[in-house]
Amino acid sequence: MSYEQALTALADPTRRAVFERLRAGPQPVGELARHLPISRPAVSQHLKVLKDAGLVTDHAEGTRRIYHIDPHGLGALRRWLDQFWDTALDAFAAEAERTADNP
Amino acid sequence: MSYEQALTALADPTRRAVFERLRAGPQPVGELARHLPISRPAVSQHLKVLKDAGLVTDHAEGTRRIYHIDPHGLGALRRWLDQFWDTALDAFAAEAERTADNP
DNA sequence: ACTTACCGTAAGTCATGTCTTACGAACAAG
DNA sequence: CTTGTTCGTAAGACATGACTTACGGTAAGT
Repeated sequence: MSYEQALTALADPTRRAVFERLRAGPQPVGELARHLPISRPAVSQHLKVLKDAGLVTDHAEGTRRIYHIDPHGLGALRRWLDQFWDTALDAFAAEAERTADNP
Repeated sequence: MSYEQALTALADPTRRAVFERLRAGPQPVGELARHLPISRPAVSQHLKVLKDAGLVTDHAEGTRRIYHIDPHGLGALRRWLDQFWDTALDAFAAEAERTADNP
């Protein structure tokens, strides 16, 4: 739910691959693991981290659990990034102007 | 320069603290280290990672090096996130509609 | 009821990365 | 030219985390 968790969750390449695979739509765990070079339990562990970070959600469907992207975590990350982006640009513009004053 | 590097760079809490300290404006390494619970070489190593990710830039000023935020890395991260955000919302809306069709 | 499929968790191994201290280089001042 | 800052890099210790195999639990099918 916090942007810190989202950042640490999306840092790992394999976990990012799991996450990006969900862009194609909701998928069960086995389907995800079949197209990845890691074991199925590893996928489950990654999904747990992504879930705790608010990046994915799951619901049961028979014996399988369907995972899909949760906008909450993405939103938190986006808000932080936008806020950072604004202040960074302001500082950048101010610094450019200050440098122009003292050539 | 790539969003992958930006994500892995911003994942570490200490490195994120270094990065966020630069929001206040350009600062030399020693100034950053003075307000952080780690040694000065550690700060240098973090700055190297941030620099390779395109998140900061530096320029010499006498014997010290002034670091400031570089919009490039932030921009790459933002583009990826926005693109992801759009497709995620589309998939979310489509899934909601599909679920509404099959109650 | 029994079997099969699908999944999460626990325990253990192993690699990755973060921190420290020690050292050397570049620049300013005296 | 010597001294004092400021900083980056190298080497090593240490913690964190990612992966595997093994196990138990739940639901569907026969």
